[in-house]
Amino acid sequence: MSQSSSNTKTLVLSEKAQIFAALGDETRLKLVTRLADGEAHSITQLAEGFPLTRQAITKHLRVLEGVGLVHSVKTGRESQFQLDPKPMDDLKVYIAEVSKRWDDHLDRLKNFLESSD
Amino acid sequence: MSQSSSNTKTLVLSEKAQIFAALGDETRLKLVTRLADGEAHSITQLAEGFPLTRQAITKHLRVLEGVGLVHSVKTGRESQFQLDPKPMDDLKVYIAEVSKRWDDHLDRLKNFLESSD
DNA sequence: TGTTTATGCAACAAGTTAGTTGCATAACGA
DNA sequence: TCGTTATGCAACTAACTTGTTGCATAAACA
Repeated sequence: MSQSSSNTKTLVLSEKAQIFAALGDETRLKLVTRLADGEAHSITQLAEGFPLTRQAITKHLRVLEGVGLVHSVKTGRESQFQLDPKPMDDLKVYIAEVSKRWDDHLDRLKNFLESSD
Repeated sequence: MSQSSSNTKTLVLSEKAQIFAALGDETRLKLVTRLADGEAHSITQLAEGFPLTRQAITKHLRVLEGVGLVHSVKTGRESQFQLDPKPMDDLKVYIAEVSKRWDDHLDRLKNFLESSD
């Protein structure tokens, strides 16, 4: 099984960068925030309140879909989008790892300073 | 005190998007990962191992610096860069909020299904 | 069936990003 | 002081991103 096709293994760095990049746009971050209610929303619904065309919102949704942050189900003539929180959890794990290494560094520094008293 | 100058208040969405965007590049994510050791590194040190020029790495470091993910201290002729984990913690908080709302949705769904047994 | 509503697709423009090269400056060290 | 090392600044290019408009399609519905 390849790393990228697994749902449990650690993502490679480039995949994490893509998820970060997908969230690195204010419009997309607002869409994610709105979809965090857990409900499915149509494109027209999601586009309401943005000073952008429906097509622009569609493009943003496709970017989010591309990294697995949302998925869409077509019901009749509507595309219902829903959040998939898994990629955000992967980012949380990455951030936690970086924070841990940083904290370990602070501990080493603290021990060094205490041992030289 | 304005929201953006505070060190404790919640960031506005556009600031979060900028931090996500800063991490949304594989080269910058590698730099952050390398700097997670807590040590300060010069630009030349950080550029080693990348198939890029020193100037390209410098630009990436300035992007990270722009959102507060790193800071540099000039010692002699060297610029020493060091990680600042605070912005990543802000992202962790954002992700946790989205996850919580998502979990609340699942709970409501579960309760609804159980009540209709 | 004819109209309205929801979406998809494609082409285009403008702005941003990521990278390069060339040159300048300034600190180290023999 | 002179050569080497570390960095900064500016101009330029290529590619990508973000947004638009116009048109096509397909479902809902009176």
